[in-house]
Amino acid sequence: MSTTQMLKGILDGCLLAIIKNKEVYGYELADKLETYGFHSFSEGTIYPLLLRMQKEGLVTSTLKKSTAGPRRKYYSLTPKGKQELDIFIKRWDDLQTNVNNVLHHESDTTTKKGDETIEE
Amino acid sequence: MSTTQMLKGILDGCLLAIIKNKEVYGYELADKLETYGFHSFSEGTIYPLLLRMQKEGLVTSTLKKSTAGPRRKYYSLTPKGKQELDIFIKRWDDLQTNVNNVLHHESDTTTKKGDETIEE
DNA sequence: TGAATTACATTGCAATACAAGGTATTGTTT
DNA sequence: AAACAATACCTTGTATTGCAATGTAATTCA
Repeated sequence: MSTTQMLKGILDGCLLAIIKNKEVYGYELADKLETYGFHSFSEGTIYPLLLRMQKEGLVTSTLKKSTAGPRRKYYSLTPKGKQELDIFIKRWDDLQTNVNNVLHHESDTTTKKGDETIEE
Repeated sequence: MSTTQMLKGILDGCLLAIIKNKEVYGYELADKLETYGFHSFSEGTIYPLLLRMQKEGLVTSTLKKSTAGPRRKYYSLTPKGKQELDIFIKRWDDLQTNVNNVLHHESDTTTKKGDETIEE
């Protein structure tokens, strides 16, 4: 059980959400995520993820010069990316609800789990 | 991006929470999780997870006879398991906070790097 | 020139959800 | 009894993905 495992499949949704808000480049995202409370992410996490999402048509990228350092690859959301973000948000909300249900164990225990349940 | 990916590292915490509440056996957990809103889980997910957690000393198991079918392996939490559950809950709360921060981007959009970008 | 910083990319590893397939025990039906 | 269904547990192999390690390149400054 580790924090990194809990991020699986969640990080891409977060990136989509940030990109939707404003065009950003990869290197910037590490800082960005930190301001949101995450520990800063490895570039080995972020770049492959961005490439994957671009391959899937969720984001597009354009290179722009920087005043200091090499060119930056700015990402923006495609319509498909926006759609995926909506799906992600829905799934995240469901997950949150369910996990919180378990953790606060609503404790109604109305599970009908008879030993001698003989069904058809 | 799929629901199963979002569960990684979260499911064990959920199992710990359920087990803490009441002694349960593996086969029962699939149903249990469904009442909490999850889709029912494969046994290929649950059993390896329980064995792993036992190996790590988070749970103990005792076999008990059933009125119908083979013996059931009932699990209960060890002190270490309770401790792990607390850690999980803390981590889950942090994750929730951070992800929700991103999704509702209750953010300031202050670019701290303050550098201009020159279009190419 | 060389070092530092910025920025992007790739490779290989580890963790884990899950489908598919297997085994064993008890009760019911033929 | 034999056959079958339901219950209950377990194992193997695969796909996904976060991340450390490593490499490359562009720009600035000493």
